[in-house]
Formats: sequence, C-alpha cells, structure tokens
Amino acid sequence: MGRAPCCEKMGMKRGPWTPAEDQILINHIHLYGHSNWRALPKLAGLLRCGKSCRLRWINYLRPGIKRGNFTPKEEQTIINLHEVLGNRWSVIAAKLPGRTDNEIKNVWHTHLKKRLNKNQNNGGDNKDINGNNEITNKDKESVLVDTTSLQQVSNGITTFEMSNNNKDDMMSYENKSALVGASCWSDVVYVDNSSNNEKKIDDWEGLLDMNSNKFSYNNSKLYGDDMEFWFQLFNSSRRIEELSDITEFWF
DNA sequence: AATGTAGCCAACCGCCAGCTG
DNA sequence: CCAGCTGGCGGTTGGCTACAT
Repeated sequence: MGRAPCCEKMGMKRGPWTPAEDQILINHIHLYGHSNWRALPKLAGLLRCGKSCRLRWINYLRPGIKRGNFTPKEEQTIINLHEVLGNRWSVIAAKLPGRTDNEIKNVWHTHLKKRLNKNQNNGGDNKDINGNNEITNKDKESVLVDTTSLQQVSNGITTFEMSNNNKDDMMSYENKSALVGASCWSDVVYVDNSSNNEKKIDDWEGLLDMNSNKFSYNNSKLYGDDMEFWFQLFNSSRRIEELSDITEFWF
C-alpha cells in the first residue's frame, strides 16, 4: 500500500502559526468540530495541511492545555513513567493532564535526560531529579518495578526477573504482576498463582516460570488498548486498595 | 557592539495501524 | 481480501533567543 501524501505542499503555508490562523482554526472547530482533519483547512479557509491543523489544535489551542514550566512532581512522574514505558510519549502525556506528548518529549530531551545522566554520573544515590535527598520509602515502593529488572525489548516481549536476595521483603507474585500492570497501564497482566498460573486474560501470551522466578509476556497486543480502561480496571480491583497509596505518588 | 554558540521548542516528516469501500 | 485514506505517533529539524566571548 502506498503512503498517502502528507499534504499538498504546493500552495500550503508552513512555519509558525499566526494569531489570525489560530482564531480561524478555533472558530471552525467550535462550530463544526474536527471530524476530518484533511478536509478541515479547506473548509475553514486555511492554507495549511490537515496534519498541521491537527498538531496546532492538539498541542496549543485545545482547551485545558497547561503552559509553562513543569513542576518537580510532573518531572518526576515523567521520569518514572519513562523508565517503565520508554518513549511512549502519548501514554505518558495521558497521565499528565494538560500536557501534550510533544511538550513532554521536548522537556525530556532538553532537561530530564541530561539531568538524569548527570545524576547517574554522580553515583546514582537516592537524590531526585533536582538533586535533593527526597526519595522516601513510599517513593521506593512506587518505583519497585526497577527492582524487577523490567526490560522492554524490541520484539514486544517484556520480561522481568525477581531477585532472590530479599524475598521476605518482596511482594507476592500476584501483587508484583499487578504492580507492573499499574505501572505500564496498557500492560496489565493478571497472574493468579492459586489456580495453576492459568492466564486470566485472553491476550496473555505470557510465561510464568515459578522455578526461575521469571515472567515474560507479549505486550504488543496489550499496548493498543484503552489506557483508561486498564486504569479503571486496576483501580477497581482489590489490589488497588493495597497499593492505592503507591499510585497516589504517581498521579 | 558584534559575532559565535548553545539551548529551547514549535513545527514538520515519515512510518504505522486501523478503518472503509 | 485488498488498496487507499486518515489519524496518530515518535523522531528530527530549524528558527529564535539568551548567553558567552
């Protein structure tokens, strides 16, 4: 299948948007909505391609967009989520109301990545992104995924390994998997070891090896699902009662 | 004051998945 | 089932600004 042309470049305006163009776009969307981005610029009388209109609306004109600096809490949330989700900016943005994927991506590349590298070079102690010794026990729990050596690999298989060092302190397999699910919203996996580890969701293509304490599962199918659905599911489960204080830190 | 450099961020590009006829 | 179209996503670019020399 051939790639559809992004836009008719001939005659299309590019570059920064003017206030007048913004107003036209806002007015048009308020009146008619944006059911078809490709047709929108023509209908609205804008010399822009549909993609450009969509981007402008999503990132700047949409109601509820939060401008300005990120708070330390927001930055910490981005770092935590990025650690688990990787460069899935849209998913991360979904957990930061008013922030866009583009903005988060920018702040990551310009601030957070550098700051993290600097912190790691300084010995990787318990300092937060601002260099403060602020990481509490609660925070440690919330990033417990780290201790499972969660790894995302290119083929969509996620694996995580459980350490044998401090088993007494560890959560049960069941809770562990639930927590990973909470962290990777789209990756919720329900493992019930009370019933011979049978899978509880149809898409579970996972492997639970109790002897080696190693999980792996194919998350490629799960990623596509509605984040809010998984979030609600997680919140409504009994487990969330046990872990609700952890998720509060995140959101 | 002029010039060079680095950082920031809005916007664009290209790919992909899903939908539709 | 297939081809075309569209929206959405992540990576990248380039213009602007602030700061340094």
